[in-house]
Amino acid sequence: MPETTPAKPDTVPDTVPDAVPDAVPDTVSDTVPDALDRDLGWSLGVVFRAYVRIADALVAELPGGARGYQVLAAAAQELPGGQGALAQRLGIDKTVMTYLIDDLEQAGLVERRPDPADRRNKRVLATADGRATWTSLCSRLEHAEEHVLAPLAADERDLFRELLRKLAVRAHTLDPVTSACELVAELDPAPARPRHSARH
Amino acid sequence: MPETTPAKPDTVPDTVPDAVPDAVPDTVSDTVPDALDRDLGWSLGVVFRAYVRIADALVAELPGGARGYQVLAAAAQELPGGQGALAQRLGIDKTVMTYLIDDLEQAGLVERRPDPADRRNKRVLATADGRATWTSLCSRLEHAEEHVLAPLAADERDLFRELLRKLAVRAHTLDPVTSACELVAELDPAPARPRHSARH
DNA sequence: ACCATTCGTCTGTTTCACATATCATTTGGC
DNA sequence: GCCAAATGATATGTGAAACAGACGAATGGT
Repeated sequence: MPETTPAKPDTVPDTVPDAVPDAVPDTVSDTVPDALDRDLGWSLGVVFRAYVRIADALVAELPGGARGYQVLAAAAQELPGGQGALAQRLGIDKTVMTYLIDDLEQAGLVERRPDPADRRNKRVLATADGRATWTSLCSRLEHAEEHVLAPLAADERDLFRELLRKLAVRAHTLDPVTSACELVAELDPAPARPRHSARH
Repeated sequence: MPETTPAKPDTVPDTVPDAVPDAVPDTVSDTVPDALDRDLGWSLGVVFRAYVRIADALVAELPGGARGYQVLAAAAQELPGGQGALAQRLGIDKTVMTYLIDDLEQAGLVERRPDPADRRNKRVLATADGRATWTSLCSRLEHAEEHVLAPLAADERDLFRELLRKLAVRAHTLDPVTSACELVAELDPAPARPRHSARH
């Protein structure tokens, strides 16, 4: 599928007129007008930010916001592994995880307990309060999810969930930087010059 | 769909044994083991981060990374509106957009031009170099997209793109904080107390 | 001509990611 | 058993970015 002709730039003529077609309404966000919505990165970013915003608003009373919720959820479900593993799984930094757990622990929702098997590891367990808070927040978060998925029909929602889950699980297993490097090497031939400041 | 019984916590018993089931392999990311992958937020985050990582690696020579690419793409497509509108559309801050365009302009890829209709607005147009760079980068980014979508079948990929695009367009039109507030108000009844340090 | 508004920019503040260093604990070699 | 290497968590410092606020420039309405 390495097509040499990209699909997007066909909407802009090769010779660009200096006169801009500015008869369009100056107010943006009337109805996402044109061409950017074909970009997967843009769509992902918009949906992700929308979800994070709603989720943060819903769990605002929690120390870490949406991230704190995820940590709490992991703690309540007693996921294996120490907090380093948790950090990797949630995609946040090791050192940030420390402060995140500090806040949750100070709020009495989770507690650190050294793993009896390997006392270097500190398991993150939810207290009774933490589990209660989690179950209560859980339903709210489901509302957030449904709200984000609202523009889809019911069957589309389930389908989207499943497809996204598949992507996430797969992407998460090979999350390390490997994939990016191999992809760069794959199409290294002739990226065709932004000859200014080529900093490889 | 507001089910009062959340789907997730059924995997954890109500009375949590102090002994943790730690016979599991301590190494994480063997095969995303259990329960977190039902969370839409987690999936979105993982996929989004995976895409950003790959995209950033592919357009690393561009001043702003993946964001710089999006700005360049918008400039090359001559999207209407000033840079403020651009910032809103791309989901980045007004002031960050200033520095982002500064870098791209210094690299000779875009240029600011006051809108003849409203000279407060500064349109962001791509130079000839910018358009060439964009078309070249465009194909690379398509590879990134396909790489992220690789675990899906071809028809699933198209379907996912379409569903995600629908979500993004819808979420972007009502992006302002409105939706979060109305949702909070909607289920305000009884969020059930994390009574520690409620910092709203 | 005046005033409110909008846009871009600039300034500080805060947060977070990232790398680095340190300490405790475990593991493996001897 | 003992010492070196490795690993997990934490502390520290740096830099980037989000966010809020203020300012000047330019516009539109009255």
